[in-house]
Amino acid sequence: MTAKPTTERRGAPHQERSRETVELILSAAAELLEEVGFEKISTNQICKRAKLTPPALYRYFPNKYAVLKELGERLMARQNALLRDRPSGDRQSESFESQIKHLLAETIRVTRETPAGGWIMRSLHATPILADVRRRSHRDMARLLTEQSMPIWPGLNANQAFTTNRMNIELGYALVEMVFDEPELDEQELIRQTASMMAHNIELLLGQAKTGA
Amino acid sequence: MTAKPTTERRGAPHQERSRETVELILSAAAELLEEVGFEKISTNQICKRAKLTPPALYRYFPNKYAVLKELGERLMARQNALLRDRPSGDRQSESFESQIKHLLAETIRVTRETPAGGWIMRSLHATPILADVRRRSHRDMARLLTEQSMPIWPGLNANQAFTTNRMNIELGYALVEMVFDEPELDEQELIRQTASMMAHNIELLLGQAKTGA
DNA sequence: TGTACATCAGTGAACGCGCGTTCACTGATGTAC
DNA sequence: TGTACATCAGTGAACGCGCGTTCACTGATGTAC
Repeated sequence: MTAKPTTERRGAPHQERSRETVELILSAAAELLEEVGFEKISTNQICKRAKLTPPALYRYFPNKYAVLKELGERLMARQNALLRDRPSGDRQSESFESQIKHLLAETIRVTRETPAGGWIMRSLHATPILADVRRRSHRDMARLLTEQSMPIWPGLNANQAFTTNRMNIELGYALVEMVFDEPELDEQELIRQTASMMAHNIELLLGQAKTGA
Repeated sequence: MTAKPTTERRGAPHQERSRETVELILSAAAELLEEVGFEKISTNQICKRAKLTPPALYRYFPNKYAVLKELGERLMARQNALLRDRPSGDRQSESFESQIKHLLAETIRVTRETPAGGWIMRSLHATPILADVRRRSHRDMARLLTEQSMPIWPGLNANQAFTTNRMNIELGYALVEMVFDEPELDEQELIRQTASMMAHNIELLLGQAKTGA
């Protein structure tokens, strides 16, 4: 209603053409992010790369950060989909640890396949708007995991479970960033360690549930 | 020798006065970082806040990022000092986990006491120069820990130990950032979980050492 | 202890540049009858 | 199927602004004799 400053995407695209333009802008932004990094990217450059003029960008995005926000939200949506759509029967028999290992590897793969994935991950710390995208996403996922596990493990304290899940998610993202920042480290070994720590943290929580701590 | 673009601090301060000026610049930068965040900070603003003119800043710092780099290096130096100067006799008797818990709490305290500590932590992801400061620091600390433990635990594989220590350090920093970003979470509980996971990871490593894996 | 000189520390004022953003518009697509 | 009109998508050109940085300088401090 009011014209508050926002980073929401602008008016609904009515024609197919305009949806293509939005994609053009986003891929140009990703390319540039990869090339010049977060602090040097500019709307003028994005438009040039997308072979558009600046007002075209401002038709769909209210400002520069809205573009980066959309990139961030798309990456996190793809990552979160892995968590949300875990195979329920398929891997049910496996241990926690091996399920987690699989999930971490998939998350890294998806991030790698996403143009500028590593840079988007880094950017999500840098500015309050983007940090907020990250925070909300992590919170939502922790909540989802908690809701999923409450009926399965009776006696579980919802608050404790949330904190454990939130911690594990943060650890997972720290792993993904580290894999991008330190390519010379042994990726498989890092995944193994992370999965083992996360599983350990969950066992800790379930132990508390049993003893009713 | 050559005049490569660099972020090294400039020429030695010969007079007491100039050392004070450097400190003035750094505290003004920290204040601004706290107020406007990483992406909006500027040299002109820093100078205004420090009640100096821009050329005074450029006498001591070759460019804008050198100022932020110095802030980053000082914070990490203070954090790393905690690791480096661990009491050797004092807490020797305690479990790994409780030693780590203590160290994590101290690291958070030091970061909190440092002006703009939270923002400095976030900024250390955002730009290649700063990411590099972070990476080097983490690597050095992982190396130090590895060197410290090699003589104590015979049969330890130096490579595996390094990777474990590197992972633990990353986890520790993720915790510190999370404490700043999510103040409504239970800090003590997060510290407990992190310490438990790190201890678990070390036990894993020591287990491998014994079986000679 | 005083003075002449060298070095150091900081100023005043401005530079060119690219930034984010907008105005007034033209051409393309869709809709009604 | 054709035409008149409304809406949508994107252009051309420019705006004011604050950025990072530098030039030529003045005043303050230290040094030699």
